[in-house]
Amino acid sequence: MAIFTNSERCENCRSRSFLFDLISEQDQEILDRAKQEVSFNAGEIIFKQGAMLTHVVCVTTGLAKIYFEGLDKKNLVLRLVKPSELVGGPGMFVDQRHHYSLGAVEDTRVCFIEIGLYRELVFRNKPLAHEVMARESHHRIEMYEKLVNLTQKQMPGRVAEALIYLSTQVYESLKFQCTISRQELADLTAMSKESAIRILKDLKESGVVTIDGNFVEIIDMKGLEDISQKG
Amino acid sequence: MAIFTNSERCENCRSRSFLFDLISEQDQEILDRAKQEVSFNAGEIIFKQGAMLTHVVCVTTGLAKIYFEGLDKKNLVLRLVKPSELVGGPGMFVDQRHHYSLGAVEDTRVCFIEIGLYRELVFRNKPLAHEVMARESHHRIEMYEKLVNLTQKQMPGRVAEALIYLSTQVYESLKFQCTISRQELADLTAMSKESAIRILKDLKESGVVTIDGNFVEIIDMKGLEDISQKG
DNA sequence: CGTTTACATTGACAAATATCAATGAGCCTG
DNA sequence: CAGGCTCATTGATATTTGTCAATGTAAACG
Repeated sequence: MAIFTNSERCENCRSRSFLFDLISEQDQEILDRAKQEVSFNAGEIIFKQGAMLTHVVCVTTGLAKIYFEGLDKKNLVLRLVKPSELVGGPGMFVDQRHHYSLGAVEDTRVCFIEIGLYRELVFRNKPLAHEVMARESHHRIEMYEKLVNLTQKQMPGRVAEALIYLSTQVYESLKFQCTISRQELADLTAMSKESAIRILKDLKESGVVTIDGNFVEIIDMKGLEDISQKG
Repeated sequence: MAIFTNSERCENCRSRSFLFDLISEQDQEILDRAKQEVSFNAGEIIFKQGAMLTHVVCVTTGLAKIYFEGLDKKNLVLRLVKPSELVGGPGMFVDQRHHYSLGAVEDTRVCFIEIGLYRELVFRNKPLAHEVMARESHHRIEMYEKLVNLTQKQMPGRVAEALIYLSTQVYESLKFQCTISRQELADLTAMSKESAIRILKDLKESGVVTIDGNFVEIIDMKGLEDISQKG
């Protein structure tokens, strides 16, 4: 975990957050100087549930997971985070603590932004405030849908749903290398690792996907959607 | 469903929202004139998932449930809403639609506040904006915990959890008349009605609670918490 | 009163899912 | 290259949970 302070200027960064484009030029300068870029190896924790919330984080390369640590060391993956996405945390306005953990799935770089600065940016720049609100709300809606998926669908529907999520939202291709482990897929769909593996096999045998190790290709998206819908 | 426009002045209303106390006197006047109080019978829908989000709602008497309509007409109760609580909806900043339904559990009165006015109030009054953010965040945190409860705990843990919730957050007493039906308890804990009933019976037989129809008394809160913790 | 209606309860059974244990496969490391 | 590591896979089994059908119960109503 090496620190690369100001390794690059935000304005040249391909993975800069939407945040950057919604603040004044003056604030852009401030942010550029204040950010701290850090790289993490796959598997490392970027911030930990329960710890003090001192920074917000923007992922610049790699892939991270937002996960909740539940009972008996079982984790629930709430969402995967791609480059240019900003991760705040609901504790920011409540108790200054993280209420979920952020972990590197692949080797990942992130920029840390100090919470006081972030808050100022939000309050000084109305377009940013609106955008933050909209994104928070959007995540909340996704959370309701996730709640229903996990509580009302059976395993095949949940795995189908997850594969569609990975394809459309994360890897953005029908054919992708699945960099999350089987355990992480299980944590994303709230089931045991063994069950996740068995369902993947079933989907493969029924011909809607091909799976070879980490390589996944969705052959029949319509069929997969049907399975996802039916629960 | 009779309308009682301005049946009472907000400043005299015992169930007025925190909102009222965080805005300027001038805005208090405006709000007082603009609000629309409506009464609903138990079982009626106050607003419906999918419908246009035109108002926010403050419950003044009774009890309401926020629920998500999922697959096969199965509902998931997200939260119960007591008098003086304000219900917005995450669609407010996204697509102007309701993403969950609000239903009257008991006979319930609510005040409707037009969304345009509400938004103005939030943007004009900074203390209110902060408070809204804090409450939203708080609900989000509760949602994560709910997600873990429902996906990682077995049924006895979930029912124990629900009874504690009802006792501490809703009816605010160790002994209460449970005005939600068995079906609604099942929708709150994501299980079938029959399972909910059986677990209640088990809890009764193991002596941690007494149950007689709708009347519930928590005898052994410690024991109930243990069951809830263990999952 | 009997009847209807909605809600609550119970038991028997089937389905879904987790757990446990064993094995395999790939990859690093001394 | 052998050993040790992690992750993936498989089969057998036990547990959890839902479904279905029947019955009970009590308030509501003509």
